[in-house]
Amino acid sequence: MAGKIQFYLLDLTYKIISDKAQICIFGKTPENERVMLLDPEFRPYFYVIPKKSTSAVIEKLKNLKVEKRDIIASVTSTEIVKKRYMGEEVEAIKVYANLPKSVPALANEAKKWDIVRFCNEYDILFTRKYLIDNNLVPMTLHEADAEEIQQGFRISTYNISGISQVGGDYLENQRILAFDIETYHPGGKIDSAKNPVIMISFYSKGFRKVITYKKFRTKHDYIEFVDDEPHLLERFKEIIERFKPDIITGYNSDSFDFPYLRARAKKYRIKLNIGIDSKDIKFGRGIYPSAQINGIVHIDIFQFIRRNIGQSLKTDSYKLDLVAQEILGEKKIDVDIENLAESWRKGTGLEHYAEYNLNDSKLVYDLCDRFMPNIIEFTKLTGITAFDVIRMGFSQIVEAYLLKQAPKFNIIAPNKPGHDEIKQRRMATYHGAFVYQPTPGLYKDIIVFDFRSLYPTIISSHNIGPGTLNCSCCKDETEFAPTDKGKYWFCKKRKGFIPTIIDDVITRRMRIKEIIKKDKKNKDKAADILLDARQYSLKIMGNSFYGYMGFFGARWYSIECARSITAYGRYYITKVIDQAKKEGFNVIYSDTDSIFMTLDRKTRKEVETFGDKINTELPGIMELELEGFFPSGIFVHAKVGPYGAKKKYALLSEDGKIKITGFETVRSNWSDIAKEVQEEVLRIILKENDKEKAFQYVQTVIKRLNDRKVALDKVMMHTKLTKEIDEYESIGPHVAIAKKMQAKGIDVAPGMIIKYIIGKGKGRIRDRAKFPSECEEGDYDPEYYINNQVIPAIDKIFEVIGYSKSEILMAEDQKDLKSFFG
DNA sequence: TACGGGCGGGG
DNA sequence: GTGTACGCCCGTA
Repeated sequence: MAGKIQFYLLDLTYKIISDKAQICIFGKTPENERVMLLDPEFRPYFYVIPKKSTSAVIEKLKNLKVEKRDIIASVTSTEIVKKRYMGEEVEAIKVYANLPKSVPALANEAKKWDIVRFCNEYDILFTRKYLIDNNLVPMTLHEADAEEIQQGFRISTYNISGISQVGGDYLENQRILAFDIETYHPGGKIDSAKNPVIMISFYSKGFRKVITYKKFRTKHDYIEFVDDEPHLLERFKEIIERFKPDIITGYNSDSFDFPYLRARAKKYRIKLNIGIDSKDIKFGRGIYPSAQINGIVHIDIFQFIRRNIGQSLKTDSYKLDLVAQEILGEKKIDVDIENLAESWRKGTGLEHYAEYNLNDSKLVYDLCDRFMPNIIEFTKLTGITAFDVIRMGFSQIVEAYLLKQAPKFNIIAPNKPGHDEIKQRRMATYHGAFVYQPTPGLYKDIIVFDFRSLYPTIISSHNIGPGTLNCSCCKDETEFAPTDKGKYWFCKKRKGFIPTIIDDVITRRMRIKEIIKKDKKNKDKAADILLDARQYSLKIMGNSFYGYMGFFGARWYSIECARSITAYGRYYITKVIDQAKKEGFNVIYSDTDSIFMTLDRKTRKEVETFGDKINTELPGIMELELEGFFPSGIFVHAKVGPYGAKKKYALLSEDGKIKITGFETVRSNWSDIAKEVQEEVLRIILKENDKEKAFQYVQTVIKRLNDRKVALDKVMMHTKLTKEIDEYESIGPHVAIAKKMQAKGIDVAPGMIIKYIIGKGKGRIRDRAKFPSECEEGDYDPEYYINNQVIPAIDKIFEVIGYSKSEILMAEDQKDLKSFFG
């Protein structure tokens, strides 16, 4: 039956059917039917820009054949096109290839020819090209001519042609299914080869379920018992198949839940074929693993939060507990996960773990639900799938957006840099942001101002981009960017590609913010959330262009542009600082786009008036914003690097929270004593405003360490083994301990956390690492814990309130002397 | 100083 | 899958 079909485009891939690539779209109709759509018309291609003779290049291309593994790459046809490339008009050849895989093979060959100037767009994925060229937007409604076919898949399949987006309707009320697994992990060992999955929970709107296979009495009707682990896995599949989610979500499910389930399923020869086309889960390899399911969008919400939301969060750890607390105001259920293995063995207390397991899924569901508008906005902006967009960093998101926009400007995209190019780019440095060094110390009543979107507004108003840089038509212009290195100017006659794009991003965001302001009266909450997500996505996008142009991996890389942007930034911020000083404000610190001043005898009203005055003087859309008031803060000397100084300060906000910026975070593999001291020192200094007390506190800790009165628990180090002992080339302290354990006949394996204590003695740390059970209380090296743990955690703080590292250490000696003589 | 290794999230 | 990749810090050699 031929006719039109409408569907929301969730995801896509391609299949090779009778030696031809066919785009395969997974969609959902407005009637909630899941469908698969095959588009055989789209052909793989790339561009060749000839040096002189186009026809000569075409002749040579026609005969080009390259053998690559199992295929023979060949050119099927060519087409001459007029395009723009890096601000220049060019005549290019659009080269069509027999298969997607052929494209890089052919391009790499043609690149070597003398008569060829450039080869481009051979490294943009086939499916992504399809989305770009057809102007499609995942998660939104599309229409195509369709004919149903029998393909043997378990869902309705159609051959389609003439696909196009229909309006901006996006998939609302998505069926989101959150899940979470619990595993057996004796001794804290995560080992998917040995230890079973023991519980799986699901959560969605109106749906709760925990499956496990050790029976216990329970009041909860959502708990379901199966016979054993294989049945647990089968039930896991069954629930997903029955629920028919559009989106499946987990927390770190790319790296933990799905890989773990895969390992367990493999053991029992169970296929995890939960794709709507009955295909197995696809596991992406590499530094960031991923799990992809055909037709179900897998959102690892941890990935999205870490990459795209992280910057705006106060927490610097992305543990589910902390993230949920900050975003949802909810905590995880308090259980000791270390005891789960024992509970499981004994079969006691499992109901509580089931509640915990379900609650984790609920938190994950709520997080996914909360960020769905943002995710959808990012997909709409970039036109890439939700699966991809949540796994991308900012620069990749910017690039995706530029790649989508480029054809509309008839632009051929620059290539990704190769290894040598990256090496060179990494070496290039440039002068970063302006930093007004604070006088180290404690301050009261701090006011913080910052420029809203400083760099984007600079890019827009000065027309900065690789395509407008040092154009020949404006050679005689006198306005140069205020850089201290190189002479750069930007075209005054023609608006560039990147400035046009960023202008669009900024004005769209301003329009949305205006609507939000007006809507405040209507109190349409749902609409507000969407609008807010939209403006946030645009903000993130806009702010990322500068970093993108300075990023070594960028296609539209331009260090000259990055240099010019920071130069203008320095120019504007110093202007504001001068103005503030003129008005009698005490400026204590400034970095990039923010200015810190103290209130002193001024009133808050005067502060606001100052902000307003500056804003009337700023050009165009540039704006200075009052970030807030802070009762106290401590500032640390900042080291100036190529990208500007790092912010290093801790502020006490009006609601009593301490916000730490830029201090070396005390990491989880540090001892508790170091963490404890850092927190306490900041608390005393900021809340009690008592430097001496903080100093004395550290003295007490050092003394307690020296007197060996600190509990072993607090000096315990823990490091995870990540591979087999024999595979280690260099022997760190944890490896040394693991070797000793092995010698004692204790089973050690990757994933195990090795606990050790640094004992007294000379020589390498690793030779002094001790097995905790060998140690009695006080059996540790005070020197190591003072010098390598406590001092590094707090020396930066004390440095700025007037105590040097040696003073902290000396004082203890003197006291000893005093007590000795006294 | 260069380089190998661990961490992050998950249990 | 038009693949092969993060950024930072610590300790050892």
